[in-house]
Amino acid sequence: MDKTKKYLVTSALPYANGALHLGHLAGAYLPADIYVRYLRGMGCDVAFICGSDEHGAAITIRAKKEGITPQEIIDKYHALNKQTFEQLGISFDHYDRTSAPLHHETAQAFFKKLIEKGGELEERLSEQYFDEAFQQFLADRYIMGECPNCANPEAYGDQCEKCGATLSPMELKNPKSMLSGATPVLRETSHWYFRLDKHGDWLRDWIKTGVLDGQQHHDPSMWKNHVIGQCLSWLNDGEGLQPRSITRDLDWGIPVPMPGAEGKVLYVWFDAPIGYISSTKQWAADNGKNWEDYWKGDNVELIHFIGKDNIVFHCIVFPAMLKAHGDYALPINVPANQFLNFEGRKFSKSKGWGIEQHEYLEEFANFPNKEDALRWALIRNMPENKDADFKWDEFVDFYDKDLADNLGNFINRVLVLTNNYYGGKLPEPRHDAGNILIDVVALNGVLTDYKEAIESFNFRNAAQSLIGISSVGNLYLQEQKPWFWWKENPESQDVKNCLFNCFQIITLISVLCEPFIPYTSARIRRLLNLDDVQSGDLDKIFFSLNNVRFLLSPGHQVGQPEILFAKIHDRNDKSRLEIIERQKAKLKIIMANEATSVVEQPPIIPQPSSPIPLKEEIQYDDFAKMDIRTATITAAERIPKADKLLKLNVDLGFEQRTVVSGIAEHFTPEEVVGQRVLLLANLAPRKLRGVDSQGMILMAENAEGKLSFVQAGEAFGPGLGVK
RNA sequence: GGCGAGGUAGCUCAGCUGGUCAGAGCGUGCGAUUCAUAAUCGCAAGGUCGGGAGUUCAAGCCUCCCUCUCGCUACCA
Repeated sequence: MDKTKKYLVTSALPYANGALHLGHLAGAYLPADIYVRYLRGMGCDVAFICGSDEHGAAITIRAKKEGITPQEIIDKYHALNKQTFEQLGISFDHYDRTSAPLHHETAQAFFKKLIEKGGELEERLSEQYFDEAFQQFLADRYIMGECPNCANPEAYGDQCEKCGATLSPMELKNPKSMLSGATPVLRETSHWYFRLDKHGDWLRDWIKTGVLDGQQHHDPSMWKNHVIGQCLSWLNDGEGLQPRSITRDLDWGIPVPMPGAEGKVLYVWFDAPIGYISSTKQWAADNGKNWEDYWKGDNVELIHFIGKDNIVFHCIVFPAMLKAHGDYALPINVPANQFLNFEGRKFSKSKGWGIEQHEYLEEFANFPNKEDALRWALIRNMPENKDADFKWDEFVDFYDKDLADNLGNFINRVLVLTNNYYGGKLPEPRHDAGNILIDVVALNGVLTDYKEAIESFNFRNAAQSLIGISSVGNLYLQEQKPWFWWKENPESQDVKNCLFNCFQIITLISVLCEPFIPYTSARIRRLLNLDDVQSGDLDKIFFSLNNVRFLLSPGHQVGQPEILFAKIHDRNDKSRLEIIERQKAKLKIIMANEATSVVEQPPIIPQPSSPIPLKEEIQYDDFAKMDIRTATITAAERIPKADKLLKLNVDLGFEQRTVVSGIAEHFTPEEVVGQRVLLLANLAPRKLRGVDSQGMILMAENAEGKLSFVQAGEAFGPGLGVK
């Protein structure tokens, strides 16, 4: 933490074709918000920047499916996400969108700068699918076909959503244009590529040692292990970095600012991170700042908060872009979080597993302090260094134990006593203030933990130390037992000192808790009759403590006690518990449905979301060309260095064949031997992993991707024809 | 198969460059207390630090092998 620096903190730009779930929040937005609020508290100059990522084919395709315009989609989700963040207290200084004209200009200027500079971009000719009916080239996502991996007939040109494989359009079987439905043809087109391959060497040094252009740019020991590990894994990959295509044929996005580039836009991955820059520009323009102060020069501390799926992009690709451009500062840290699971499984929108941010706000509408309750649960179990699991039971525990029993109860105890004894006025402590504050200053160990934890992005530790402070308060009360001495002597100076000191601790807590639970901070401040926490207050508090100054003065009037956190496990009021129970019940229903669907519909009738469309019509001759034979597997072994492949010996009755089959994930060699199968016997041989495969075993596949052998009746031996 | 990150008390996790590193929180048991939201405070529980071997005077912390989990990646006619 350095007050002379300009901090620019970003959270990953959410893609504006859907809502965000709690995992996103815990991964990239909440940690950034905590960090930023802390920096503000310490009086640092910080800009917290984010915005919607609104380009890309996924949005246009979705629009087409739903019969609406891309603009309608992005407007909807931009508004939803922006508003939800606000409600949860994610305190962006500016939340922009990549459809903004300023962003288009900025991204185009970035591209042109790279062109002018030379050597960073190159134009390449390649063959791409072209839809003749619509007279346009097809973006990867506009091509659908059969996945070569799992035979899903609805794989996209860039990815199969069923098996998750990364694909290229050329790999698809039976490609179809999503525009016309026709089979596209190959035509030559040109695209621009970013020469990422030229940046590998300095990137490796930069990541490993933190040295950039011969100067120490950052301290690599401050980076998370898994971040550095993953980057080096990429950089040291045998192939090295490859040039990356940065333009696409699409009508939704930022036009490529080059003559003859009609119909081409910047690939969304290229324009999106530039959104950090354009969003900063807009913020600066709106607030009388100079945006360049936050992006250029040695005085910039750029920090990207992201999820681990974004590590390579933010640590390798974007820095390479920035360096290639030349004007910009590189990130000082990329504290990526891992993934948050939900009750033991991955979040899955299609299965209804998990809860989205806005859903939470809706379903917890009647839950007091819902924003901080959620923030706290996510912080206490944040996936900082390894995947974590969100559980409702833990949500309850963290809320009841930490916030209600420990923190809230401490404040309540002190307020009750003070109102009873002194009419809510802070009593006058003994005059040797130095002695009195010793108790508070003794917290210094905890305070140091708090600062160090936040500055090293260990927010769950920092949260623990916050609770540690109210624990100190509870312990102090317990030991001083002012209620006991008051009964002995209502004028007891010890009682006055004790409660006076307790208010010093509460004031401290009101400031320290602000990064984590800002709504609660404001409520505590109100109880204390103080204004909300302001920029720089954290710094002032530390200064006061170090110089043994009061945080709250004698005679100060505080408010009536008020329950800050009504416990969820409350024997008089089950309403909060019921909200939780409803959530848990929803999950049980999902699990029950899954269980019954397995039991009640035994083996057959797998209902694919949409039936597999029939392939193109063929003639008998086409079929007759295939020589399918009954056969028996006589031996099987795994192929080394391949997870999916088995090498099979197949008996055709009149000859033996060797066949390589991608079934190793479904069957062990042992259970496959003796299996009677159908073999496509006249398929041209092909080498797989160095083994000659002479034919192909026919398999049936169900909706879950499970495989089953196809065979003739028991009495039918090997070598028989199939027609 | 390759690469990366992990496998530490019932649960969730801390443990920096090897020598008070065997810890914290929660749960559990016992005790104290009554100002408070059936809250608080204290004490206790003995986990071969995934398994095995090695380096060292000394190893969760270094090396090698094995194993499990997660992620990326290769093979998939």
